[in-house]
Amino acid sequence: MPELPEVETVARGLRQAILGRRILSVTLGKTDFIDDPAALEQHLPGRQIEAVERYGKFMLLRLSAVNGQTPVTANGDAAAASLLVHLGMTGQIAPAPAGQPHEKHTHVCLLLDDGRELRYTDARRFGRLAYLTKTLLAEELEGFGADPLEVSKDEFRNRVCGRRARIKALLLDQSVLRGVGNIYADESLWRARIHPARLGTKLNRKQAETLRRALQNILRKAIVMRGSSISDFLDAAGEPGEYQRHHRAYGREGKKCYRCKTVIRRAIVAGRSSYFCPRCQPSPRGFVALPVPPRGKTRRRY
DNA sequence: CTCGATCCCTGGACGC
DNA sequence: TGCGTCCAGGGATCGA
Repeated sequence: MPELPEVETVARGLRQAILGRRILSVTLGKTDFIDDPAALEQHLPGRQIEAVERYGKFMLLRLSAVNGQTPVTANGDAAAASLLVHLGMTGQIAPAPAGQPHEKHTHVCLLLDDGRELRYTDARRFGRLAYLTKTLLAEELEGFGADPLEVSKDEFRNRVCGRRARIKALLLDQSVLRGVGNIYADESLWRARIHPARLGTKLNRKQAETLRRALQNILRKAIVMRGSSISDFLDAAGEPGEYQRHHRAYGREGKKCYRCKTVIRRAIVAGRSSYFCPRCQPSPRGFVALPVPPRGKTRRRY
């Protein structure tokens, strides 16, 4: 569940920890989540990590051209390139002393020039790693939607209000907005008092703007709190985030709404568990939530 | 265009 | 204690 705030937290941690380091060698474990494992082994050694950026839920490790290999070959082999990192559900990336035992599910180790290794671990391997030249990176990133932290009032409305899809599906759609996932979609809809199953076309201008502001406020706050640690999210320093303590809807089925004390319900919307207050977030006609779970049996999630 | 279903994968919760 | 089952979910893909 690393979403925008969690990925931003990891990116900031990496920036502190590994900027300027040179990659000396690459060790791979399971590689079925890597686009082209051989390309990592062939192209990463010798390059310096010059920047760490976030793009939606992706991290981009900007890599220097290979030392002393100018001019660049025709296919761009030695030119500046990037390592694209997606944490999927359970991905973690963090530096560790090279001698330290590996965590379980460690699949990639990049030996750095200061005696540490940058390690990627991912139990479920829903993440993704790819070595990308400038051209391939540009292709990869086209088609993503607006940055939710930067999107303007008008652009947000244009991207949402013209669509017949459910608002929850639109918030999760990375070609509409890049970086929003299940947690922050539900949290922003609760705050904006909009039901997740409402259709984009049914939102008026005021509601769209309320939702945009709710989303931005929540994302900013969550970044300050270093993200939400549910299940096993840890940042690049191995520390959990704190924003899960501020969740108002997500994971709170059967508990009382912080605003009106009505019991929070759960429904499957856009294929995902969606948590909402049936009073604050009135449902569209004919919408059916899942039955209220028996008392004392609220789903444990942390 | 939008939908749901299915797959990928593992760990943890839960029922018996 | 142990075993089977279900569920979590980002994203790709496919058929309706």
